[in-house]
Order: sequence, then structure tokens, then C-alpha cells
Amino acid sequence: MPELPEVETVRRVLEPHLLKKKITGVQIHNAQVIASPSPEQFIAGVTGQGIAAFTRRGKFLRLLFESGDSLTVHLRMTGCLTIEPQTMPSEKHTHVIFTLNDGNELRYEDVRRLGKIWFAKSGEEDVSGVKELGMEPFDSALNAAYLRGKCKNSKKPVKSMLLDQSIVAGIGNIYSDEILFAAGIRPDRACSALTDSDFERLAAAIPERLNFFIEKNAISFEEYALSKGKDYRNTPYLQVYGKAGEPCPVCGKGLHRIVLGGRSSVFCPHCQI
DNA sequence: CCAACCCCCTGAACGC
DNA sequence: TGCGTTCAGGGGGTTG
Repeated sequence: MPELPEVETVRRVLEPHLLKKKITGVQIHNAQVIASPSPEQFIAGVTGQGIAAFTRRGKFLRLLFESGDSLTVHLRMTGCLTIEPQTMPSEKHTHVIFTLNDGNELRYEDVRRLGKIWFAKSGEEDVSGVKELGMEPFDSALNAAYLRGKCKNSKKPVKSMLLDQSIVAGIGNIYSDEILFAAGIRPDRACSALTDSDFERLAAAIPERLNFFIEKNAISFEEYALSKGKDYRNTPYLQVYGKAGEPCPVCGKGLHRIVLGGRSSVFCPHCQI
């Protein structure tokens, strides 16, 4: 379930092994994960490209090529990227393989095939959805005033606001619960009912919590490779997500679970107001 | 404008 | 043992 901290972990782990490498070939085992263009155009476009940068925006990853063309990946629920020697057999759910010029392969694996990959020529309109994203959580302009401006006329629950990628990019169901717990705000509070103090605590909790989990996720390339890119090590540090019925780590009273917008939400009715 | 649903898709967990 | 149901949820879509 990659959200921003997991996606950033993938970026940090793989970046040194991708920069200045060249993609010499592409195999598509399942064209379903190629969002655009056609598989034929995708292979023709990606083959021969030199990798200049590996970046993240929200939950999207992007390989920027020296030509200015780019490859954008969204892992959704179960997607993962690995770099493995060409000699290592690929997994059952490996859908796309990019051959690198150093004897390795960049592989995209995705059990549920919900993830997507886009190739775009330089200057071509971006259809991946990246350009619709809101502010990065670590942007200094993400402050109480920004959130208040997005919220003042909305009766939506604050949790739905956090999950809205066009407001803040990168937060999913796990970290929205963790952020709201840290900020002491109930997930079902209406946005328009939040006070200035609530917005201050929320604006502080967003980068603080995400950065905390990025740091807890720190992993070496070797460990990452051993776990096939599936080992995220921050779950022991979760305070409320998935812990309905368990005692609140602060007050000891039972954590509650409600459903908001079809999403399971766990919170402490005593600590979160 | 919004909420409430469906869809994609598989595997784990659970009830009988 | 095995079969059916439910749940997990990111993001796009449709309907009321």
C-alpha cells in the first residue's frame, strides 16, 4: 500500500542504480499496466533512452530521460519496482521489464494490476494526472493559511480533504489517520468547523508524520532487493491505522473505527476532537 | 456542488 | 478440505 513515504523510499533506494544508465530494451508481459501510448509506441519510445533523473511527485514516480522524454509510474495498491540481474528469474506478476546497459533489469511487478505506467515525449501533454496534483507536503507554502483557504467553504470531513490529491499530494488512508491522530482532530470533523489552531496543528503534522515514516523506512539496496521491493519497515510505528479496538497509545482508551467515503478510519474519541 | 456507489484486481482471512 | 464471502484501497468513473 504505497503512499508518499513508501514511494519516496523506492525512489531513494533505486535512484543511484538508475542514474546515467541506459534502457536498451523493453519487454511488456501484460499491456494492461501501460496507460499510454500503445505498447508498440511505448517500446519504441523508451528503448535507447538515457536516464537523467528519478523523481517523485505525490505518489507518482518519474524517470526523466536525457532527451526530455519521461516515464511516469503510479504503484497504486500493489505495484513495486525492483532492479535485479538479468539472470534472476522474474516473478509471476512481473508485467514490464526494462533492460539496462549494466546487466540489470528494472522490473515492474503488480499482483492486482491496478498500477499504471505512462510514457510521454518531451513537451507532450501530460495525461498521467501529475499536473492535477496539489501541493507537496514538504513545500514551505503548505501552511495553515493554505489549508484554511481550501477548507473554509467545505462541509466535507477533514479526512476526505487530506485524501484529496489536488489539495495535498501523497497522503493515503494510512497516513491520513496517523496525521489526524498527531493533530488531535477527529477524521469526521467538517472542514468548515476547523479552527485556526486546528489548521496550524494539521499543517505541522503533515510533513512531520510523513518525514518520520520516510526515515523509519530507510533501507539499503541489498535489503530492498532481498524483499523484492515489498518490505516497508514503518508499520511497527503506526499509532492508530488498523488498530481499532486496541488501546490508544496516549490515553489508553479504546480506538474507534468509522467508515468515511468508503474508507476505514481509526481514531481516538478521547484524544481527537 | 456533493455523496454514494461501481470498477479495476488478487490474495488473505474467515465462516460454514 | 474446500468453497463462498468479505475486505483491503488509489483513483477514475457514473448516477441520483
